Amino acid sequence: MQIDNLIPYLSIDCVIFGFHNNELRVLLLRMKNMEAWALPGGFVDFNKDVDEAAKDVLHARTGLDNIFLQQFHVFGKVDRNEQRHVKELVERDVINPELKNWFDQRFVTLGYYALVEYSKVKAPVPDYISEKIKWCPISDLPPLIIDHYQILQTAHERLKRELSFQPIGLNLLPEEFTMPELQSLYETILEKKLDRRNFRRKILSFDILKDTGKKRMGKAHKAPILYAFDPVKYTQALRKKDLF
Amino acid sequence: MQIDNLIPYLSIDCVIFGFHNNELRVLLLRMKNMEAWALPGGFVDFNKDVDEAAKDVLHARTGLDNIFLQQFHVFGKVDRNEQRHVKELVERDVINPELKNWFDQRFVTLGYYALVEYSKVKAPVPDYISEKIKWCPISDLPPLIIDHYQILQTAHERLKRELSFQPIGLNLLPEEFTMPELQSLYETILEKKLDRRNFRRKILSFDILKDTGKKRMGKAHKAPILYAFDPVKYTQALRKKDLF
DNA sequence: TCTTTATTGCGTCATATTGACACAATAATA
DNA sequence: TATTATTGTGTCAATATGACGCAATAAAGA
Repeated sequence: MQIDNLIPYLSIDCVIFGFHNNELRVLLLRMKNMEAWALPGGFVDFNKDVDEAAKDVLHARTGLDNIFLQQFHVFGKVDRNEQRHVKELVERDVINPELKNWFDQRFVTLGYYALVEYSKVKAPVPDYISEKIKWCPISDLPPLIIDHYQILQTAHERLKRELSFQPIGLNLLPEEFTMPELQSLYETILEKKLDRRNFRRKILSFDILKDTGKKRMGKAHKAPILYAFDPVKYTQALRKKDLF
Repeated sequence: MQIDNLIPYLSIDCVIFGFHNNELRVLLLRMKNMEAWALPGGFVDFNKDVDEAAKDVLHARTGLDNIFLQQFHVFGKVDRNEQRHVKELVERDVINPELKNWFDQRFVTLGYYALVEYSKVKAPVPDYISEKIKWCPISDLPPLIIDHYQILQTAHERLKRELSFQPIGLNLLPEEFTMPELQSLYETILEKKLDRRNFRRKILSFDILKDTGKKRMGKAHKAPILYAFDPVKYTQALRKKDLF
């Protein structure tokens, strides 16, 4: 790891959301030789915009480009670092002692969240500091380092809120999907059940879906229609449901 | 100015909103010996949480504490600094040449916005770099340095959006106010006219106002009721107007 | 082949919310 | 005392929402 060109005291953490088996999941890294997990993160090169740096983190772990990625909060408490973590990392030979000073710094971290299509991420890639990487359901998270649990929760809150302004799904679902699948995504993010028929009515009223003419066959019941997002209308559809 | 204890490459800019004469205004500083204006800003001490640092900036300029203050965006483009500005500042004796290096840095700036009660800010205080400070209507802004105009616009967008989730007004209006005054605040922020009677109905339905029993006298027409916010209900009132 | 099963697509109805107004009440002023 | 300007209150139609019923249908079982 080359640290010469990095802005010190500043880091990036990405909450990468995916949707699989009716569960909202996030990509987590397991630290080498340790029990704790962490959000994929990185640093900002002096010659890179911070948003670019965040894209790089996302790309490095998922191989994906052109993904919905948004900053959502800055975590900047003085004591958010845990020195004992760094000490352990050095002791366990995870990081080079020369890097101890770098990791011992106070970091102000920029929180980004991304929505990615689970199936498009072939094999999530670990980095020098982590031994493996995994999609974890947000309903069943392992222990996370320092304040990463809080970062994750804040990202989820933000995602919920974003549903009121923007359609969600284009980056989380495969190209074609059924109405029940879309509903399941919404229910998972919002953590509540929705009425099947009312959901359909509302989503269709947004006019962002197109009927592909196909159906998903294979189950012992009426085959649901396969829809796809209309990319133009989808991006235009800022939900204008104002309070005033 | 003491820079030894500041986190380098990181700055804070505050968009401080006030409301006066039916106009939404922001506090701007004029740079010494220059035409350009700037948002009040500052840096983060190594021993301070970033949110604390933002509070300090707000306090230094307005004398106010316990004010609605929220981070809203990070501006981190590589080229957002303008070196020529710094050069000019040095040439015009505004900043000490020793500080040139400090100001020549690339800065990633954390955007905060604050809502303050105009009348409570006695005399906005300039700093070492600025000669005067002024409340400017957002509809009539002077030229601003670097990307401060964009920062300001982004803050305004965010404030509009926030209206959908939170009641606004507690920090922007005086203790007692009339319904038309509150409506005017909303209209100003949202930049659109609202129906007088429908606005009243909706605001009252939130149940965050209490009738003070008094009226605002002095005008040649029916005297409007003076209301005050019920602080408990106000803070509880997260608007639960969900889309789903 | 005919029924059963599970789940989808479509529709209805009562209720709540919103948008667009009318009109009477009233504090200062002429 | 009448006029003026603006406020408080109410109405009504249009729209949106929440809670359902029911027929349609793909696969599995009899």
